Amino acid sequence: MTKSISTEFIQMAARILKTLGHPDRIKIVEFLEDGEKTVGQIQREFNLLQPVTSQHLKVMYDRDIVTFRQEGTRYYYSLANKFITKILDCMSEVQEKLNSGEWDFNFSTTSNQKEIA
Amino acid sequence: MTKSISTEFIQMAARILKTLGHPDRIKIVEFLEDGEKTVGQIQREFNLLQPVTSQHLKVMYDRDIVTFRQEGTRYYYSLANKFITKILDCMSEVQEKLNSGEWDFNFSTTSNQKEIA
DNA sequence: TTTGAATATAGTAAAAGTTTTATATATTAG
DNA sequence: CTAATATATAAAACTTTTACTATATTCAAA
Repeated sequence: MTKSISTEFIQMAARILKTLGHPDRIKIVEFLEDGEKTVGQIQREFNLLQPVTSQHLKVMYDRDIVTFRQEGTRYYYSLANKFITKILDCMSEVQEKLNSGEWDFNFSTTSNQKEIA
Repeated sequence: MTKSISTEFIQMAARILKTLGHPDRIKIVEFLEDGEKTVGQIQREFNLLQPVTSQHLKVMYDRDIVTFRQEGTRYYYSLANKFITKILDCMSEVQEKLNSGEWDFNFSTTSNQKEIA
């Protein structure tokens, strides 16, 4: 029997993956890898509405993906732990392999291609 | 400017992460890392209802996480691509660091601890 | 050719997540 | 004190998942 991932860890990981499973949030988190950013910076970077930005950040804060420090009226958000960094690393690694042609899985671009086909 | 992850890739990654963001599905995918398995094997391994198992597998099939081959009345499911393997690797790596005490982020176990606190 | 096993599919109600619009709070500048 | 800025919070309308329950399909075997 292989030592497998523990239940509590799976619970935690599921919450994190699920939460990161949103394009805006992946972008935000990737942006934060570069260092802490204010809500306004994030909002402008990706052309998001302010409440949308705040809400993504709140959700990610609640789920231990980001933290923040407040300075006056500004909130500086940053990555909360190294798991997130690892996932980001994992993603860029995969993208590299795809770009270089070393890997090639032809993903459906629409949400349900296989059902339709 | 750092070369960042492309939009299409982000879309794809978001779909995959979101889909993997479910405890059962993480377990299933981890189980499949060991080699192809039938629906029945998966179902029994984790004590899931049959329709639930099938549904998870269908969703993961539609989203390029697993594939299958049919043999008689049995469906053998397996991992669809190396991205999934990478993510699994990433997770076990993180869990190791947590277990060894090298890392320590105290995650909330409930879904909304921070809101309540 | 009926039966049983293995899976898939459909329908549906409840839960969770998302987006938008509106509003509140706090800090700083003047 | 007032206005402007930065951000959070709330409520409503929608959309997507999830979890069940029930039913259909397919193949194999007797």
